[in-house]
Amino acid sequence: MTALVREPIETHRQDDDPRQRARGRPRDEVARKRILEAALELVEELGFAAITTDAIAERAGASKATIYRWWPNKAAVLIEALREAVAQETPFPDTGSLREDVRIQLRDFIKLLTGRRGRLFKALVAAAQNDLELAATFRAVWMAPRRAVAKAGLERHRGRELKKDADLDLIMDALYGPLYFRLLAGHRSLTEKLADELADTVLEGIRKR
Amino acid sequence: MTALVREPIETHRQDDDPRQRARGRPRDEVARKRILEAALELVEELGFAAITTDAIAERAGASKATIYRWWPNKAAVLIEALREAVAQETPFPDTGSLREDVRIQLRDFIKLLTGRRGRLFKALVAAAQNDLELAATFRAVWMAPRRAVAKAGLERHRGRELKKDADLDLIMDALYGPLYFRLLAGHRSLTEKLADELADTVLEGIRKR
DNA sequence: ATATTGCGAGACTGAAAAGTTTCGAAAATG
DNA sequence: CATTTTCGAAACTTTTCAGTCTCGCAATAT
Repeated sequence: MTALVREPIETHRQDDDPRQRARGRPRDEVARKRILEAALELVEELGFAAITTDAIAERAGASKATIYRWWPNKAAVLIEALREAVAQETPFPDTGSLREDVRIQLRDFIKLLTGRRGRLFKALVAAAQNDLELAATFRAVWMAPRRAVAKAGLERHRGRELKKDADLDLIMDALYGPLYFRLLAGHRSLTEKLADELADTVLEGIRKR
Repeated sequence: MTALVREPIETHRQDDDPRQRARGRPRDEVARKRILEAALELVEELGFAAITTDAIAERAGASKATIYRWWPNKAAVLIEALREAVAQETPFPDTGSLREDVRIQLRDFIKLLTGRRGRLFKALVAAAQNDLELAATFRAVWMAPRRAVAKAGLERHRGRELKKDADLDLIMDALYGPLYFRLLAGHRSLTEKLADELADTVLEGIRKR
């Protein structure tokens, strides 16, 4: 399961250079999309570990040979599928009010986690515990950009509603950590009420006085 | 991996009834301990998924036949190992001060997570995402009793340092969630400083005013 | 002593799944 | 049309591992 991701086989690249096209039949982009989509669906349904390349191929209506023609191994397919799936994020709101910004953001995030994507994240975080490469990808593709956006969103309020010396990393962990916690441990459900109360509790502790 | 845990085969029970002992050679309790210990070590080293019964047997200096003599399948061994490993908890302190109680508790917990046991928890939470039985065991054996103790510890302060209508489940998630989050996502490290700042932030939001 | 049960060692079976190869058809270029 | 490359289908190889079985020896009861 753990494996190096070799860069896509150079010999057959043929994307964005129409004047010098390769000889034979070109790569089927529709099939590529179908394979990634199938992989994604299967992760959401079964988790990372339970997926087989046969299942991906069957659902995509593709051949295993096609999969291994373009990806070096199964993990590479899943990682690319993840990368594309996670591309569209929920932006951090900007209402002018810190409390409102955070409430909206937490509610949106809960909506994400309780939907189709929630299963993806569970599967992903789980698999990342046994796969260093996957863990790195998860942090790079999901955590880092998302936290950067949230950090900038909070930064706007520093010195105003927020203490001047507030530790934004701590705050983000205090806000998002409990949501991931409930998602993964499953001891309580993720509700909008949680979002609001959590926002109020944490913000009360760090507001400017 | 997923399987019912049949109750230990009744026919060969022979624990606490010395006057009516079974006929043949008695079960080797030392071997039992070695098997559970080996399973635990392997979980901590490799994670739940990567373990083989052969590896457990080899490390324990036992025979696979012995393992399957007493446990119906691999998962049952791991679950029993977990159950015994988790038996000794860190009690919730009682210093009289809410702030101190929480600080100490969080520091202890971080110490637990950054030690040998941290790996066990990572592996466990990960595996639980794909195994309903394991998830249930984790909640029953670890989460539930631990949360009950913490809840009682907090309850002592209700109406005094704590708001009368404080939602203790929310508070516990706000306190522990960020720690599990960092453990599993690995974006930041678990430090004592985190424990203290987190305690202060959350408690400030819920203290009696 | 004899019967019974547990033990470790290791061979064995069967299933699952990763990755490879073969095949004939399809889609492109020259 | 000839050549090249991809495609889906499916057979195939190989590895890994769960779980079973057999053997000869050890430990206990009667």
